[in-house]
Amino acid sequence: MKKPGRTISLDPAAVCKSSDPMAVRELLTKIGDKWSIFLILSLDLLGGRARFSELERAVPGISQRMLSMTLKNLERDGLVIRELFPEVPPRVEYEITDLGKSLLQPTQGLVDWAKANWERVRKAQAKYDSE
Amino acid sequence: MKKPGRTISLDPAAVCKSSDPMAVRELLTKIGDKWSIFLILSLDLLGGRARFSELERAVPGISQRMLSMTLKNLERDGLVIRELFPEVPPRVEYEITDLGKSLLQPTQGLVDWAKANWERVRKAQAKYDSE
DNA sequence: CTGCATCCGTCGGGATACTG
DNA sequence: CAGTATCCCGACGGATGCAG
Repeated sequence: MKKPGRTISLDPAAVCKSSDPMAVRELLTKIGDKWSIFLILSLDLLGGRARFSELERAVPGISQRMLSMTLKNLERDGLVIRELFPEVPPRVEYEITDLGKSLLQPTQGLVDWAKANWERVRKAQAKYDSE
Repeated sequence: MKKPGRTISLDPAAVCKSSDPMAVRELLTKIGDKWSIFLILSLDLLGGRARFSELERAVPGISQRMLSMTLKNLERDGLVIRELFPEVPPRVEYEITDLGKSLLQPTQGLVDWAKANWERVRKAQAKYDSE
């Protein structure tokens, strides 16, 4: 699994001053994908632990494929833990880790911002589109 | 507008209903794209105001096409203001709005999280990949 | 200088079918 | 139940060229 993709080099003097921008971008790319946030939030709301089918129901519209893929990525990042119970029928439970929980907090900041300002954004869009 | 705040309900259907998830997702999709965050941060670092070519230099690797497109979207969302000076050669300046600045703050939460925890994520990935 | 237009490769992600 | 395997399409985004 080797995927560099590091074709661009950011100028440390400019953007990199405040932080490591690549990490930020990778993070945003990660949680900015279509389902990650919902799964993290859902897991939290479900008590920090849920099985595959529960998550499937908790996030309407998600396909099995994307649920499986996204969970695998979250597991790889250490944000959730996958536990397989060798039963028949099989049961798999996903649990949010402390690292995952810690991400929940800054995420909440964005959620709050969205709730507080989304109306303004919508209005700005409407105004822009009408001109 | 329905907004039950952060209702802790274990009802799976309520998971995605709390805190208007679509707005959250749209926001994340927006700022989670490849360049928006960098432009917002760069604009801030450049004093809240900069011209096209400055931004192009401030964000190495961005193409003119994406710079133009991203700025247009940010303008449409009311996060930046575009000002055209009818000179020869033409000059265009972009200024971050108050709304844009307000977004900067919750974003900083993610930046801080990335700085604080990215190493852990990397290690989790390395461990996962080695298994 | 500041874009827009066009071409084009890559990739996320949906639909569907199949497996242990 | 909990996935994996394929197919497929549209969106993202880079490179280049043209325009005001």
